Amino acid sequence: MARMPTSTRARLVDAAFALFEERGFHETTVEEITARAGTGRTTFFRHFRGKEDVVFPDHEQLLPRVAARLGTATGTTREVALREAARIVLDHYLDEGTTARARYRLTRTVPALRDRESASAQRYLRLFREHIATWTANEPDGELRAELLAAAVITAHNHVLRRWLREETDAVDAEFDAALTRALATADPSAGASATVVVHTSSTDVDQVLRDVRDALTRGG
Amino acid sequence: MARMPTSTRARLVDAAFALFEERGFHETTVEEITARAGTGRTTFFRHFRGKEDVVFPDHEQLLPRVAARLGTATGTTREVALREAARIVLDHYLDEGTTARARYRLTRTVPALRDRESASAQRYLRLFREHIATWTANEPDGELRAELLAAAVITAHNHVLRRWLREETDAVDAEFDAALTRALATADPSAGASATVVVHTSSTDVDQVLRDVRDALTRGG
DNA sequence: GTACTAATGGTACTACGTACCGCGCAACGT
DNA sequence: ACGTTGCGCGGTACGTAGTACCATTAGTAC
Repeated sequence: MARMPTSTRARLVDAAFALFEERGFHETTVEEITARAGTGRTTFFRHFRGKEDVVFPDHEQLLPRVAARLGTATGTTREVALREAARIVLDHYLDEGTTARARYRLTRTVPALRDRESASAQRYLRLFREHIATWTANEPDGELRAELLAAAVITAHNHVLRRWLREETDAVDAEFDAALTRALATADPSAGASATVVVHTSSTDVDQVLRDVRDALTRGG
Repeated sequence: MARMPTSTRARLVDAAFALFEERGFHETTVEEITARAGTGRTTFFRHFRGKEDVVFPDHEQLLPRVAARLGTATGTTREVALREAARIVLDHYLDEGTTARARYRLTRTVPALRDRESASAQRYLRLFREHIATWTANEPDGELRAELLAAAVITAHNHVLRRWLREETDAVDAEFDAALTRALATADPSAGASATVVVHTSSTDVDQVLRDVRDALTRGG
């Protein structure tokens, strides 16, 4: 090894990932990690709260950035805010590159790490939900609609992210835009009108649509 | 088996909940739980895989029941299957009654338990997603649409469940139906129909709705 | 009585995570 | 040059979760 241009923290991360892939997560002890990194055991717990945290290093720094972006949304720019806030998270993974894919392999393998990732994803969901809920506070069913929209955005993000992690796509930008468009279109019925109509058809036969509408309305009430 | 007014397992659960609420989760040791339950420490780990599992006792039995209900869905009955599958989970919590609310209080307080609940919720999400994905396999963007629909169903379920847990409602049945309707309507563009209409209004002024529809359609097309 | 099974209790062990103490070292001010 | 302060690191000891293994008891069949 070189004469360590890398920081202690980086050496611990590298050692941990290497050992986790070689021997497995549970089969690797913290002492083995620190031995390979050339540090003491105490140092490990100074840099990471626990053995699992070494796999998810910096999500705590990401949440406030996402919150900040969501906080700047004003009336007409909310959809853009949702897109860009989700983009912050996606870009973070893209920047990590190899590390993100290594983490993905681990989380697919180790149940404890999978649960951990679910928990952190839930924090993003909660963050989005709370912001959106402030926008929909005075609408009917505002809470539920906020939760549905937040879930749709997070789901679309995760969908594209997973495809990138599995190397199933290279057109990340296009797929992200398309997925977010679908999520926003389906889950955000732009309230305010006395009626919100979502038309899922490629036909332009307005009369047929109106007949369907009248049938649906008169049948229901 | 000693003669018992309550089973060993039930005594352990009761002791654990009591101590967790008295002293907190992390401040309670397994030894204290077993002491109050009048058993040995080993017995605890025979009944529960870990200290956290005593709070979530029987989710493992619920998943296959939900899977079975989803498996019986056939073409036209898919929406009903989704509703009833989610209902299985909701009914399970309702049957637990006080226990479910006690668990909710704990999960709101203890981060470790909150994460644990997020992880088990993710398993339900995954289960729904995989079943729905088999239905939408040959549709464009089938994967993404399956994920969005699954997320919407789970979100609607969780919304009503949380409201019941917080004792914010007594009309669980009505709210569940309404929430699921909204989730299915927004996230499932039931392909094939010439138009799907979602009306978000309490007014019964059909003519006004139709004017809105015509305006929206002629403006867009 | 003997043999088998199931549930329990006890003991010992590994490893995570924490508390606490001490060391080395660089950056100061005087 | 000399202390002082702060920071990062290493070491030791400890509590506790979770596992492995063995001993014990009670019920059951023969």
